[in-house]
Amino acid sequence: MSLHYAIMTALLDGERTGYDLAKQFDVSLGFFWTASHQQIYRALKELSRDGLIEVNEIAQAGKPDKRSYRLTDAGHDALNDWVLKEGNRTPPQRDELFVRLYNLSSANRAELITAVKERATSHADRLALYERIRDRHYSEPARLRGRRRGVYLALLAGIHKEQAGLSWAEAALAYLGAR
Amino acid sequence: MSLHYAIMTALLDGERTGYDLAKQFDVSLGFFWTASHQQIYRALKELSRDGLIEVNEIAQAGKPDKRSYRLTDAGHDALNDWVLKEGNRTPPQRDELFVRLYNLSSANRAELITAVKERATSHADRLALYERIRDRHYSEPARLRGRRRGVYLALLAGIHKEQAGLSWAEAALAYLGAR
DNA sequence: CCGGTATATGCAACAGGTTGCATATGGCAC
DNA sequence: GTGCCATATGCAACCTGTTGCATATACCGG
Repeated sequence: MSLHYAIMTALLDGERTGYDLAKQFDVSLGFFWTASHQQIYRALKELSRDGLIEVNEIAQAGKPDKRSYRLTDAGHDALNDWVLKEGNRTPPQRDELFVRLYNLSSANRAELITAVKERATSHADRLALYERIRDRHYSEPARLRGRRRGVYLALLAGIHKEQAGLSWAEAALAYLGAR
Repeated sequence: MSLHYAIMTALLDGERTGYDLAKQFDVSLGFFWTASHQQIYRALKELSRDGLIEVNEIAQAGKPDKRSYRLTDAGHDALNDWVLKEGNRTPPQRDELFVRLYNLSSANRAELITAVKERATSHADRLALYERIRDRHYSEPARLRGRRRGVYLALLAGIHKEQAGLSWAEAALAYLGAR
C-alpha cells in the first residue's frame, strides 16, 4: 500500500489532479517511488472511497472534468501514523544487468559492454540532474526546516547512489577492456 | 520473465533442486535477483513444460521425491539469446524509507533516525559479507576467466552500492543530529 | 491540413510477486 | 517429550505493477 502513502505525501504540497501527480512522480518523489498514471488514477479512487482524500470536480467544456484531490484530516492522520509505524524493510534488489553479467562470455562480451556503457550514461545523467536540483534548491542544507530536511536527505541518497553506480560502471568498463 | 533466466543462470553451475535454488538465491545470484521458494517452484514447472530444463526425480522414503533440474540444450540456447538481446532498462526505484523521509517532522524525527540507523547497519552487514566473498574468492580479479569475470563485476557493483548506502546513512544521521 | 504532442481520465487483461497455509519426516535442544 | 528448525514441495488467494487500448480537445510545426 506504499503507493497510497506516496500519493498522500505528494498531496502535502497542495491540491493535485491525477495528471499532475503522474508528472510529479517523474521529477521529485518519483525519483524514489515510481508509478504510472494508471496506478495513480486507481489509487486516487481507492483513497477517495476510504475518505483519506477529497475530490474537487472542475467542469471543463470539451475535455473530461478535471478532478483535483486534497488530503482530508483522516488522510493526514493515516499518513502520520504510517510514517511512525511502518516497518523498515530494505526493498528487494532486482537488476537484469547483473543476471546478464553472470553469463559473461566471449560471445556476448560486446553486448554487455554496450549495456554497461548505457548504464554509465544513465547514472551520469541522473547524477547531473540531482546535483543541479541540489545546487538550485538545497545549497544551504543547514538552513532547511521540517519536511524540506527530509527531502534533502532523499536527494542526497540519490546522489550517493548514482555516484556509486557511475563509478562502478567505469571500473567495470576498464576491467572489461572497453576502449 | 527475468526470473526464468535467473534460474537458468543458476543452473549453469550444475543440477539443482528447487530447494537448493531457493537457498542459493539467498547467497549469490540472490544478491542481485531475489525470489521466494514459491516463485521458484512455479517457474521450474513452467521452464520444464517449455523444455528449457529437464527434471531428474529422485525417490525418497518418507519425504516427497526430490526433483533435480538441469539445463537442456534448448535452455542454453534460450539463455544465450536472452543475454545478447535483452534490453537494458534500469529497474524502477521504490524505497519506502524515502517516502517516509519526505514526511520528516519533529513528531517522527526519532522514529526516522531509528530507521536510518537500521538501514546503516544493514548496509554495513551486506558490505562486510561482500568484501569477505571478494577477499576469499576474487582476490585476483585479473586472473579470472569467462563467467567468473562477470560474477566478479556483479559483486563489485554490490560493494559500491553498499558503500554508497552506508556513507549516505552516516551523513544523514549526522545531519539529523543523531548521537 | 496532417501529424505529433500535451492535456486529462479511464477500463481490462495480464504478468509478477507476496502471504498464508499444508504436508511429511528427522534431528537437536531445553 | 515438546517445540523448533531443516529438508522438500506445493496450492490458492491476493496485491501490485505493466501493457494496450480508448476517449476528446487544443495547439504547434511543417
